[in-house]
Amino acid sequence: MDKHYNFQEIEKKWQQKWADEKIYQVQEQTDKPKYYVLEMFPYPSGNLHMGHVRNYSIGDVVARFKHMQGYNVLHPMGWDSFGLPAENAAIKHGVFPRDWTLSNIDNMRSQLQSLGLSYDWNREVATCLPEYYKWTQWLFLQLYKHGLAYKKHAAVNWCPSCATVLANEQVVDGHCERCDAVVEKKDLDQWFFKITDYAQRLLDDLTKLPGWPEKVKTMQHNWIGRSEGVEAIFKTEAGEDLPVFTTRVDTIFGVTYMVLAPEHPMVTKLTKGTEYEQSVREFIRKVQKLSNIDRTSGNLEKEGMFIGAYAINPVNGQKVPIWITNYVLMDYGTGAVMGVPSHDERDFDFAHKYNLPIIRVIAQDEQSADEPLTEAYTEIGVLVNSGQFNGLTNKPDAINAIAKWLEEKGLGKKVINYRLRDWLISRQRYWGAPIPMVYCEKCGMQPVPEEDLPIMLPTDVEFLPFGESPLKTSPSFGAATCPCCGGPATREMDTMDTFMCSSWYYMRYCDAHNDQAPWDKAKTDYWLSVDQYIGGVEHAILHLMYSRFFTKAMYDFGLISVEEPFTNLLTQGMVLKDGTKMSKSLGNVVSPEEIIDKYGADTARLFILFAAPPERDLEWNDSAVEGCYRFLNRIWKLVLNIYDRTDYTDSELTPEDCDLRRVVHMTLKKVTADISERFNFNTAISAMMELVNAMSAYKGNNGAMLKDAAEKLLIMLSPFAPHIADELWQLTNHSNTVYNTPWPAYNEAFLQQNEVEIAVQVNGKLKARLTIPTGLDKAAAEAHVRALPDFAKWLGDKQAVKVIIVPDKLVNIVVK
RNA sequence: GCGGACGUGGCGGAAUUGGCAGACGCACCAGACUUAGGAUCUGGCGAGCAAUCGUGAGGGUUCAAGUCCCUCCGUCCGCACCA
Repeated sequence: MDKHYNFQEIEKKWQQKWADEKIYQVQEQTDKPKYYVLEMFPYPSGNLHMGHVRNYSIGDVVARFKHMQGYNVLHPMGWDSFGLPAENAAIKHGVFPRDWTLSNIDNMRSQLQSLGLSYDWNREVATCLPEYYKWTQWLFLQLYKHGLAYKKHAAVNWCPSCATVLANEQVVDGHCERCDAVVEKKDLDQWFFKITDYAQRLLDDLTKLPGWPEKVKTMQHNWIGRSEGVEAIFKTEAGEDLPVFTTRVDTIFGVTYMVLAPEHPMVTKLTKGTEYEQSVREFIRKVQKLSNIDRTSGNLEKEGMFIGAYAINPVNGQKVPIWITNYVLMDYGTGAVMGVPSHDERDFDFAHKYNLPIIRVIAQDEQSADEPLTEAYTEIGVLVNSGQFNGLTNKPDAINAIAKWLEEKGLGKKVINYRLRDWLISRQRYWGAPIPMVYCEKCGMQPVPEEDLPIMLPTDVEFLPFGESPLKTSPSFGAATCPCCGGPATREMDTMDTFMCSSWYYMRYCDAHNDQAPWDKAKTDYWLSVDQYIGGVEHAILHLMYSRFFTKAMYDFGLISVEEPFTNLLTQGMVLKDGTKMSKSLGNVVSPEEIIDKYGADTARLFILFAAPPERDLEWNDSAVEGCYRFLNRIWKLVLNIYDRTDYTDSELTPEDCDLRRVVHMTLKKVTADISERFNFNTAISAMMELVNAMSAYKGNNGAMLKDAAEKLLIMLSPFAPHIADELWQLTNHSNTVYNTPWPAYNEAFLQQNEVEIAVQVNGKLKARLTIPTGLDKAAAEAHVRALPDFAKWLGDKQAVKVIIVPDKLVNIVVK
């Protein structure tokens, strides 16, 4: 027998065996509770990084543990495999996106397999394959049929250097994420999903997610940005409606000007043919130029100009000048804002700069109505200079009263605004799922019939660095037949945002090879929701919000039976080196392959789980990795020695035997709790280290006791380091794999000790430690302490006025 | 500016319900074994000669505070003219 811990051989052997015996494949089973563990699937960049290793190691511990606890565990893996990098590789190196992507997948799959993860590879999906994107397109059609997908003209982010459209999330502070060029706006016809229809439900249902981190829920809450207010209809002098949205309708008598977003359609209308036309046009051009970076940055100097027109205030008929500014956004509210300098800080600054009048309409009391303001008054107060509403408390009385009055007169209404915008899903790219729509000259826009799916990506395309979708270079793709009249039609040339593909993959895993439907409802009914989802916090809003929206829409269509996709969410921290994120440019990247080659997957997994709790950032440390390697080597030798020894004399249990047994069961208790209740794998591992220390230090001679300890150690170790656990399991005369061994329960009776060490304190300061029999009552414990030789010394000339006793923990003498 | 998280030895971290601060590991030191040690094993390891002092700083509550309350400082993250 080779007694050396040859991890390379062992890991290869067991990975092969697990795959051959298909031990990780699962079916629906009614006699067991199900448990769905999912880690966010990766983009197949070609190489695994430490962040992946961390993500998947965490998931694997949970999956293996739950399986051993008797759950029917679904633990799948796949590839988020559409996306821009494949297209860039095509432009740069002339490789076809599909070939590039599939070879990356092959490479990353074998890297993942070298980690020994318990995936059911039979359910593997790749979003870029027609078997998958057929159903992405089918789901698009369902959304379209239910009125949740629509097309409109919109301004999108355009990177002139990459010559392509960028998703919002690829724009960082107004710059292109990849090349750092300043992103421009470009007007294009775009497809949107009406996620705003679900704004309220997405917000409300956050309260139904106690298993999500508060941080993520707060971020989504802010992103949705619910705001209750009033839409008040101002009018132009010509009598046209000019509605504004305000949360402060109580200040409407203080309006001294109105501001429009430069893009507001009324601006050109109101200035056409006037002396202002030219200068307004220049102002708009200037604002739009810096709109991307500065307009949303917060430090922007407020600028504006009068456009020569006036608006009529609905509450008092007053005529106020209309301005345009760089700080009003077209896509929030109505793109028009009432200016109340007396009670809004921004308006106050603006009015100051341009000498606009300031009228106070809220004051601490009615007597101070005309006190001059040196800054905007934003506190609670009573209304003044507000006609019939004078004297009302502004919030909520005046707001309600004025809203009601406006509503009765048909001059406004209460509305709820959301910051959340509809989800722009079209991309002028090749490597995505084609949007299944055609355009007929006679019948207009038509959805592709479901039986014609998938609309396949053509291969006769050219990848040129010009920005137009490569799909447009395909001679075969564009021509289609109108499903309505049978006449000639052209295809939609845009593809879908890859976030669409990742919004439903967790449903597809339930029935990955179904070619009749995206999934069989009976199967999603069995598996969904995902019980534990694990991934990076960078998806806190985008992917996680889109998936929630998708789940709700699918629920409404009757396709699934759950309204939330992920019951519990764990957001793992980053893997750092030298205090910063690993990156090629900093040269501080540690490659998983390198570590696996040098120490093995078990060591890599163990280190990454031991170095920090999962939610926190983790600092990579080469010598701490060696420490984990040493730990596995110690176990290797310890366990084999236990089984090699022949000099055992199994007799009555000695106190030493009981001590060891106690440590075993304490460890079992702690490891079980740390995995299932807290996901604190670091403390679970340190508990196992303590057990190994105790086993090494054990001087007794009870073979049964030691073998039981070794057995339980291997079981507990197996979710963390499955290869070495299985190898030792086999070498110690066990059949099968630890994976199919039930997780043992600890025995409460074995945790009992005869004696405990308690703390002896005087006024809360530790004076001594004392060993006494367990379970002593308070009086007896106190007697032990009073009998201590130093007791009189601690008291000095003072009196013991009180004794606090925490049984089996401490005795605290309060002296005065 | 607003919101959130965090701050503990030389380092990563532990202390789960207010009850012995520093578990476990790394690094370091000493010893054993050894031709050798960057292997392995054993022991030590917050500061201080000590009494004592020690969880970012200051205050408070309590018999008792890393943990609860108040004020402040620092680091990180998210949002940032949202009317």
